[in-house]
Amino acid sequence: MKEYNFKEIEKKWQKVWEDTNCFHAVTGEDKPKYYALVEFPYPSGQGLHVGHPRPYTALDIISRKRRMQGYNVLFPMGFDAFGLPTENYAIKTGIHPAIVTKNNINHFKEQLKSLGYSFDWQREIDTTDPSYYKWTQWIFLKLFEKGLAYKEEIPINFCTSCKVGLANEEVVNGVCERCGGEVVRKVKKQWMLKITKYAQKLLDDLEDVDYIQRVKTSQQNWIGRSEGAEINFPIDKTDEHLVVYTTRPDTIYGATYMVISPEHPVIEKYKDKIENIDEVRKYQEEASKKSDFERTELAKEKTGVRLKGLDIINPITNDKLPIFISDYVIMGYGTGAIMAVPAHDQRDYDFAKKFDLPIIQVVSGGDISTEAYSGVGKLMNSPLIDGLSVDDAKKKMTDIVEEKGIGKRKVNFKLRDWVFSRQRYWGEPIPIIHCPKCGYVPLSEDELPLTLPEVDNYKPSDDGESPLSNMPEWYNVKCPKCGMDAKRETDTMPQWAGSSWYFLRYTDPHNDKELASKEALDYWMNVDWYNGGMEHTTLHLLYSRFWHKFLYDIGIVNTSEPYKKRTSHGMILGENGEKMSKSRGNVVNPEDVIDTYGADTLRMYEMFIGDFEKVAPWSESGVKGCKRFIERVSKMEDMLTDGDEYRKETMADMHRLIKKVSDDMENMKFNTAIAALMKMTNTFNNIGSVNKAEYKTFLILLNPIAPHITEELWERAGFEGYLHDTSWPKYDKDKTEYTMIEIPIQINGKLKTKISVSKEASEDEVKEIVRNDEIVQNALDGKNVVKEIYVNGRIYNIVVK
RNA sequence: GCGGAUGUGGCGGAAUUGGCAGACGCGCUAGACUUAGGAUCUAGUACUUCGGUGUGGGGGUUCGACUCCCUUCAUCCGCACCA
Repeated sequence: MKEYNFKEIEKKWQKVWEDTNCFHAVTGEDKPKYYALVEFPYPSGQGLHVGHPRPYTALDIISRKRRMQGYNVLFPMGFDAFGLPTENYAIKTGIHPAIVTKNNINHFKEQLKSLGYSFDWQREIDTTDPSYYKWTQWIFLKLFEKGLAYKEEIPINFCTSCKVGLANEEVVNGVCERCGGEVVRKVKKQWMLKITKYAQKLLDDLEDVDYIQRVKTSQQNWIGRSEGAEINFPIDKTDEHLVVYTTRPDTIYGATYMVISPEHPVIEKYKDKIENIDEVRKYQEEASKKSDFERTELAKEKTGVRLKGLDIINPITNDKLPIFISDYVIMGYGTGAIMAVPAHDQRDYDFAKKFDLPIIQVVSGGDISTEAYSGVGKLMNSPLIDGLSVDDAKKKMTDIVEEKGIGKRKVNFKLRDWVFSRQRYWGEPIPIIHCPKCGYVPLSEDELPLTLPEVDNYKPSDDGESPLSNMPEWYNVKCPKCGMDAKRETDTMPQWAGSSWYFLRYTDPHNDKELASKEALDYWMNVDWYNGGMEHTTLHLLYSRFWHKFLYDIGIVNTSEPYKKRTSHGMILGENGEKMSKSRGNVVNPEDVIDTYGADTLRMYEMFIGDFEKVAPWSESGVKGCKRFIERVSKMEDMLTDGDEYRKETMADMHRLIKKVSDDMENMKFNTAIAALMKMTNTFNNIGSVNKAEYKTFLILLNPIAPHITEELWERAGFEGYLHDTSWPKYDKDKTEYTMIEIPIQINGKLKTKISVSKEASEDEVKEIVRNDEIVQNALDGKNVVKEIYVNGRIYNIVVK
């Protein structure tokens, strides 16, 4: 046996794979295709995180297995390189983001290659490359053309001291993450994408895809479809009304006041009638400083102001009700106005208690002297619908409202349109020109890509505009339509843009005529298996499904859903069980692990660490355990004997092992697949030998997990060809069974003993053996047998009294 | 507040989906080899008063429950108070 020199072995095989180009996927090959996809990384300055290899290794295992199963496999990798950290680094150091990106990508690539992944590097993409973002811009133009991109006034977070627009992530406890300065919300006209137009489709089509349940559930909740009614409430002493949206029209008799959001336009309209307008203005100003999330966090204590002098009429009861503004109602959902039913909504209840407003119970049940009751029951105190169930009352009241012409049925979605503008440099420029006469004029396709100009300074302008707005020589252009002086859009796209269609580009990454050829798209799409983090299940997944559906509608792709199957992995935590971070000092660098233990060990450990879908803390000694196992495997060659078939004593175990490892890999139970392989090694060691047939199968099964050492051992054993060219072993179901089986014997469900019988033994034979068993006889002594249950080959339970 | 999860030895985790709880690995203990061991090998390792008891707690269904039902507690993650 040779010493396990992983450095030499891993370098050697990585070179072989690169030189033979064996993982390159050829479009159109006459084999079944398989498209495996992992989320491409953001190439940060810190290099690869120990969390990256978890999903990458998992799908590398699937890809390697599929190739051995005879598939033409596409397993690509690229870089999602636009984004905040690179830009902030550029602001700090003055180094161009493109240079930083290039260096980071090179570092990442080197690290990824040292892990021995079977990526097709000829298909590498980089979202910041103009030849890539040309097509991101092209898709935007199509969206604009079809009316799905529009401009609207939306508040942004603005740091008053850095004078920079901030992402939600950069606002910590209401202040700027970097300088601690005050953050206000500043209203700005921004590009929006009409994802809401696809809300119903995005929801419905979840039926047809194979996503793990919790991913589907979060998408459904995020889209948040609800059925209810819009009801008009007349404003007292005017000809106008306010529209409220409610999912509980049945509770309208319990409405005792109305709440509108502080931004509601009605306030401005009737400012002369509102007696306490100064107080209202003050509340509006305070609310405007808070983000929606802060409003949530600070919502423990309800706040609000009554609009004095302005009242509302309940259109069913004709009661006059007060109007309040409160920040627990937001403009972005429904109509920004609610009818408050304190008896049956906890938020309204809290508010009513604080402002001493009446609480009228209209649905029976609960105890409204202590809290709101939102359960079902019979309607009460509601003349038109008394005695009905909640469901029936909802229908009836909606019908009444529609008949009276004071409202209508309405389906609402939580999903909001996608804010697509960023006041930043390091993103795709939005290819639109603002002409004072013609409005928003799109660039023509042949002017794409619209590339980012060189700027002196990556800092936004003092009023929070993009750095591009400091460059008149770039933004001053003539209108393509009328030739008048016009300006380019200076906002750029969000990081989400490039990642919303990248899986399409992999199919044909060097095409300069189309985003990808029809041939390539037809051959490779859909993605057969897409794995990514839970943190992307709402935004990225929804955005990319939306773009894909749009591209389907305009005939670019021929599938309405991009991903056939979506799975998710758990995060890797630090050794102390906390999230890995520099400030906690618990970061593990994959480069160090590879250097000390080798890539095969790192790959195996990350698969062995625990349930793939759950979070798992890092453990250095766990890594060592995997290294020991690989060393034991590399010693197996010392006990290698001849033999073209499995031996009698290993037959069932071998067939079981093939089944176990194959099934477990498909079900992402990599940890138990590895455990089974470890157990098999222990069996060989106990026997003291392994024959060639067994060794071959064992190496193939282990290969996707630890590709380097297995290729090496395959070669050393003198087996033919490369291991990655062999085919995946098959098992024979009949041969997975042992001839003798053990049956546990229980008395009253408690295990007493076990008996060993032939697998063909009949129930009577088993019964005979059980009755003659000494332990059983002793345990039954003086007791009354009530019942005996025998589950064939599984268990024997005797019930006694 | 809303939404999604998770609770099993000293630790990471298994359990054919209602049928032997603790596979596999780590750690620990003892022994072997060794100049040495933080290398390797072998054996043991849930608790126990040796009757039993054990899957966060309490109740239930069942011949049988980590698994199903009710209830309760704790922890983690996400968020746009979603009416």
